[in-house]
Amino acid sequence: MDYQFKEIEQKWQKFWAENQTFKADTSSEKPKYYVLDMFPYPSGAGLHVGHPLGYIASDIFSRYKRLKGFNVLHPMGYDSFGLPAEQYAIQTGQHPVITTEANIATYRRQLDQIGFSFDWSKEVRTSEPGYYKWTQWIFMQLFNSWYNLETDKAEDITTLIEKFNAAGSADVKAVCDEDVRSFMPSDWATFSPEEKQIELLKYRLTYLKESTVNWCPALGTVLANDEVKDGFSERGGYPVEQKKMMQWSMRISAYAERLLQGLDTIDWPEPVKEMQRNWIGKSVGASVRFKINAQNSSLLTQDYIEVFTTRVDTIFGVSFIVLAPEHDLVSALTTDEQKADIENYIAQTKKKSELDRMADTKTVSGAFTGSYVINPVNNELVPIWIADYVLAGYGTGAVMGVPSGDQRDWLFAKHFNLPIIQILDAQKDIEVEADPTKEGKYINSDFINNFGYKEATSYLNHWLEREGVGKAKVNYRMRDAIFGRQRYWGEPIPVYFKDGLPYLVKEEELPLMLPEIDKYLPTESGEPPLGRAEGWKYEDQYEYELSTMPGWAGSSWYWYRYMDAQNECDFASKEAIAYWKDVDLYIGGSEHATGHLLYSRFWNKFLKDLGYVNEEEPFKKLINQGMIQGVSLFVKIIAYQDINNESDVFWKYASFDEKDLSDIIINGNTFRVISANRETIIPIDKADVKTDRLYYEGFRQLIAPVWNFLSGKDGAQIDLETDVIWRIDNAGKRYLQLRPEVQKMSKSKFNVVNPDVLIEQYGADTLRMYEMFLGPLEQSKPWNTNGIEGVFKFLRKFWRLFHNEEWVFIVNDAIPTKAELKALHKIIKKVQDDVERFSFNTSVSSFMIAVNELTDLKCKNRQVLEDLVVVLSPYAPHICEELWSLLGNKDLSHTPYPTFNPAHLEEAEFAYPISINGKMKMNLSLSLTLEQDEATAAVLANEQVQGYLEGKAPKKIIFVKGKIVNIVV
RNA sequence: GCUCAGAUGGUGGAACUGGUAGACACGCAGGACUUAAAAUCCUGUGCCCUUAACAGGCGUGCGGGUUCGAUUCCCGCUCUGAGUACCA
Repeated sequence: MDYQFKEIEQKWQKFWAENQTFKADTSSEKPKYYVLDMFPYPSGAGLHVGHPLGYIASDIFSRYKRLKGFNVLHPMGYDSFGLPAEQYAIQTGQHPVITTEANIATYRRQLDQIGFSFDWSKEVRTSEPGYYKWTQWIFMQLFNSWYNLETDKAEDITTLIEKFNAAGSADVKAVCDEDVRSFMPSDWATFSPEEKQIELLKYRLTYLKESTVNWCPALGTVLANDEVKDGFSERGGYPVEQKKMMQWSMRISAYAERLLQGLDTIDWPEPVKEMQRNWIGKSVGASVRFKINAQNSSLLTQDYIEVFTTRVDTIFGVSFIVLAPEHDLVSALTTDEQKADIENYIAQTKKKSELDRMADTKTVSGAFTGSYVINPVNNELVPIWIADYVLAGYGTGAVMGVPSGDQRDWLFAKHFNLPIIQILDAQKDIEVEADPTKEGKYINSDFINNFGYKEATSYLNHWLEREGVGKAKVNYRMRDAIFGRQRYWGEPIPVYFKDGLPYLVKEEELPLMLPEIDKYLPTESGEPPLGRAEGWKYEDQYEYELSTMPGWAGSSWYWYRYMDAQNECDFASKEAIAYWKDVDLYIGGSEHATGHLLYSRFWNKFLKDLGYVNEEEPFKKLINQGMIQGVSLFVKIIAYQDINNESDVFWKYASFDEKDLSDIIINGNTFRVISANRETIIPIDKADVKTDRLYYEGFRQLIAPVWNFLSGKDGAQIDLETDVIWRIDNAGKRYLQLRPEVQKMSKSKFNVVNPDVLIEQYGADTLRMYEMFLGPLEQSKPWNTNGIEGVFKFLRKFWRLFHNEEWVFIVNDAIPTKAELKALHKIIKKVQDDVERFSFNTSVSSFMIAVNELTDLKCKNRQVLEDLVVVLSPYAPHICEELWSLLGNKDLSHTPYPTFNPAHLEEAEFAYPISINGKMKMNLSLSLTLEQDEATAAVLANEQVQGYLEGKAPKKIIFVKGKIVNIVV
């Protein structure tokens, strides 16, 4: 039989499912290996060809590791809480559970037909009570913990209470809120239970905090930052405003240093590590207190302004202090004369949106408060300004302005005519721009004059500390993470409120089930959807927390649940965790670099501190697969204005590359182009991609999406004959020139390619190999099916190796020839080298070479072909299983990978490339036993070589054994 | 602006530690089989010049350098993509 991929693939997929071929045991003689794919959200659109790329790579790796004798855990599941199902529920009233189930079914069907070796007995879904029970349980552990800086780890809250009982707050070194109280043990004893709760909440690793959220009144919901674009909701384009709300937060900042240090211990792509480093944003510097010298100091809550600086050495160059306009001290510092100025400026700042404020970094603005501080190092008076380039949320919301060393400060000083003081002799051209150099010796700097940078910094840090006005300090940019959203489709937070204070439900009451509600919208009073749940009260009287957990909750620990997915007593058994330890290989997209991958590391470290897990880092090796992009075709729409009638604007379609669009004549009238950059997307399946041309007939069919694009203009009517500037091809047919553009594959771009179609046409094995053949795994690349035929032909050729002309299966038991063994062992070695370094594309080429060679050798040798089947099986498992069983064998998935024998690759001779002055001229076959002297003699004795030398004497001869001969003349 | 990644034929890409650049595949051209087409098979295919052929020149984004020898290492630049952005 010819290669019947459809039957073969169905047969073996059924076989694997029925025999639970890929079920991983939690105990084994074999070493463990854990291969994990990033948790997918089962979207309604199903899989497109980009999704399986990483899964195919991880599957090849898993299958390869099984052959290499590892006990492999390779699970799959669904991060099934999420916004799209909820959005659909809002629109249609259908419960998100139903949508989610249906989507998962589609996903599963699509995954199954690609032939993945997942252990489905360990499937998890974050939206199932049996799973989210443990997400809630982890939340409770966080609530019950505090971060002890002395032991540098999280501890149970009871150890904090013990400290409060024994010694009050003085001894406690914790990561906590800024407004914690100082008290003696005797005070603690007199606190009411409520007072104690309030105080403890300031230490807990998850706590309530007033935070600003993106509130969209039209949608009645809170949006994540990435759902907001330019101040409008991405979906629907409704205005979004900032609103303050009490929100749950996670004290991830406690782990900032460990999250940073841990990066050095894991094998991750450098860009991801770099992104996390930037996100954590560690700055080493100093905090300095400047004493306030103000008129109405009675209004002040403190008599100093604290700044954070990374250049404490420049403190003698300070010529002003700038506070963020939102800084608490601003109103108290403002003098009567400056009051109007300051209020005016604050009003102006408030008007500017967050985005304007960030985008407009060029304009210098600010206002003087009228007050001064005293520079502690030289007792000079320094004016206090406010300006919006200082951010309230970073450091202390105050900076010291050193114009000679910092460009922003320099611009500010220039603009407001403040002094620019040179502080290092190496600073150049500080009248033109700031010079941030650390070179040279200090000048104008009193007691650090003539010091160098390092010396000055450490001296000043000590000096400031001794004077009690500052100290060395490390600052992190990373803020605590908001943990909650005002949505329905998420894990309920296991908390109820009594007298306005949060308390945990009892552990045995978990899971706290997501209640049924009538509509998936906020209540009339603006409370989250859970507020609609009838009679949903703790012990029938206390309000539950109404927000649910954010998307990242369920995905921050899921790899542990896979180890022991059915466990009802623990999130995973001690034995399973001890055995599987951590993820050896994690494959996924780089879009999770600072979200999921950071939160997961945080929860992992926390669980380790409490002794529930054993590893400090969850993911030992990470690979980012590149994005498979889609190609969209654009047509340009150009607006023309009638020069004689300025109010009349016409939208016209035009091809690309129209020359000189400044003035053109249509229908006898002169028009001026007023906008030439509106573009619309043409669905790829309807356009003729090959020619990038959209013909008149095709355009007629497409008119609807283009129409929608235009419909912003009232009464726009398109006359296909006159409003479109057609090009004419050689055959006289009208067309528009389209511009192909590479973009993310998405439904809205009409460029999605569904793998089902390809599997139908070529089969899963071809799809698997073709996706790998496209190029390096990490690289992003546009999808095209140009080469898929080649891969399909390869599999047929491979199939034919085992068959005669009449498609009868035929192999022989002869002793393999030297050439056959060479071809075989080349591929045995190549594939193991390639897979170990995740270079899957190169092994596909090598398989083709091997099959070409064996075909040329007319090899029908059982021994050779059997090994070849095993080597190819991780890539094309179905065809290999079929051939393996035709060869009379069983259990291909756990067969040992063939042993590479270098002896088969050894050659007696090598065709040396002979170069003259580094240019390759010819090949000359020489015995590999020859050393430098014999080899050069043989080369020089060759007539052809002498011909190239043209009688000149060689100056030098380079001989690298087995590589090259280079003659220098 | 900053950080990171990248640039090789008509296309996707290969060349792993400095050692024959363009493997493998697509596409294209020619041929075989066929009434014809599809499928399949064979041959050729970096560019340029010349040629009947041999042979020659140029070639890994651009300009330099190190080296017997550079796609690979170093310096400078251009372009593309990704991330990030008043972070003190």
